Amino acid sequence: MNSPHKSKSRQDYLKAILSLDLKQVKASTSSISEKLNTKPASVTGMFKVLSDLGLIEYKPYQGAVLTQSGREEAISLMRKHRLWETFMVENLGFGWDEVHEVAEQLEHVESKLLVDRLYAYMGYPSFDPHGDPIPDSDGNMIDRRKLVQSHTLKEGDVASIQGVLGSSDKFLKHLRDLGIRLGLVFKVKKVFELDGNLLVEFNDDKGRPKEHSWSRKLVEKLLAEKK
Amino acid sequence: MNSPHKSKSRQDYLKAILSLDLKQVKASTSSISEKLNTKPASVTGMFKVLSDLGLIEYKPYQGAVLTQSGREEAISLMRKHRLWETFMVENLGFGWDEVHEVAEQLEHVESKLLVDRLYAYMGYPSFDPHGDPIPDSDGNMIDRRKLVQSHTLKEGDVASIQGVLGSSDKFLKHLRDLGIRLGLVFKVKKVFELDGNLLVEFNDDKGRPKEHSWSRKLVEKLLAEKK
DNA sequence: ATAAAAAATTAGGTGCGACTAAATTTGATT
DNA sequence: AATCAAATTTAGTCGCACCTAATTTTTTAT
Repeated sequence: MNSPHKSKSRQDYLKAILSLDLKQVKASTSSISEKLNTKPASVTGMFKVLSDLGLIEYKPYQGAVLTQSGREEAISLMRKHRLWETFMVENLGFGWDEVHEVAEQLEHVESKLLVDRLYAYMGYPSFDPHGDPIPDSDGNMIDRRKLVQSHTLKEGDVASIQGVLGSSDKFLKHLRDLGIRLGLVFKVKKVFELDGNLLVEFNDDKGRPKEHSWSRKLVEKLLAEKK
Repeated sequence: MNSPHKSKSRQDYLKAILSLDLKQVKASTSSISEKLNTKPASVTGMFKVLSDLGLIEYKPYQGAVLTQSGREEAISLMRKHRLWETFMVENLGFGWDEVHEVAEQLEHVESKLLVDRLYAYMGYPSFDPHGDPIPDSDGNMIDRRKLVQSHTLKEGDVASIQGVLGSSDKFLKHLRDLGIRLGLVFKVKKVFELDGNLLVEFNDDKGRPKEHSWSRKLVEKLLAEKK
């Protein structure tokens, strides 16, 4: 709802700071200048601007830390970047390694409605083609570290579906047909060594217990959180 | 393949000049400044830049005329604008009146591959949601003035399909199912006054003569060129 | 603890694309 | 043909985001 921030440059700085922050690296002038292909002196100048706008905390020689509002903006950019990448790969047939540059441009398009519609159009994907989590419209994202691809589960494990890798139309329809949805809690009854299939038990959308066999190919794409 | 043009500003000028040109209006500094919300003096400055870049012909006090290369660039921008508008309306469910501002941003994204993939993804639409023609990747577009919505045809008329209004998945699939494709030549055998349906005759993709009845709702969306 | 090295900041400039105000050219009117 | 109004161009600034060079602060090593 705020807005005097907008400018490709400023947004790039916020993104760069966030990306270091996520790697637990301090946002120093030199680290940022390296990421953005600018010079440290330029970064100092921009830090002052961003600080005046309330987007970062900045004390000379101390590096920058995102404020609440700066972080929101940065996460929104990351969300847009990852959504567009996903769209290009899943819907337009690009390779996962071909989409970064274009997404860098698309992420600067300002329209909350556009990204929300795109998000819905793609079936609310949780991860981008690189496996990185896509924040939802409130900025929350799944912590990938807590999740495992379901084929790593063992007999007796209980887990819940938290995301899927890939979001093509056919794949999502397939999941719906199988009754697999976000949050679904299931128990691994048996792992078939031969083909890697999983025999699982869960309650369907009407609460009735079901037993299904999920293929190895399928479960590799299901990200689950162990209970 | 050329490229030292790029800059949102310069592109906006080229687009503005093209849009006046298409309306047979001279691109004077005042007319352009009005379109772009700048001042005439700024336009003079930009005309010099564009002229030095070989994108326009410009003699002081004479206004600007696009060169071949300037025109190509402008048409490419128009193509992107109209494609994105179409995508937003047909795929994302926007209203035709909600998409202009966002398309103004999207059209500046540089990636020929992206627009070509998007174009294919949408089924090579010929017209945007406003009914304006979408140039193909070579910059050619259908001259809307030569086309009529097929429901205006009379008994005995022979015409060819040159475009369709609307490009939703379902609509395009419907057309394919009916054997209606771009370039299809057909003859109107009868117009049913009651419901506006058309009885038409044409050769199917295997060259066999067919007689079909097309609904009024359908033929309103078929743009045809009378023979 | 101090000197040397590394990092960050300040100071002063540049190009782009906008602006205002003043001067010039065009072209419309009588 | 001379005048006057409208359109255009010129001249000179400004803000943004970058730069280099010089200076200051912090960190590292002896």
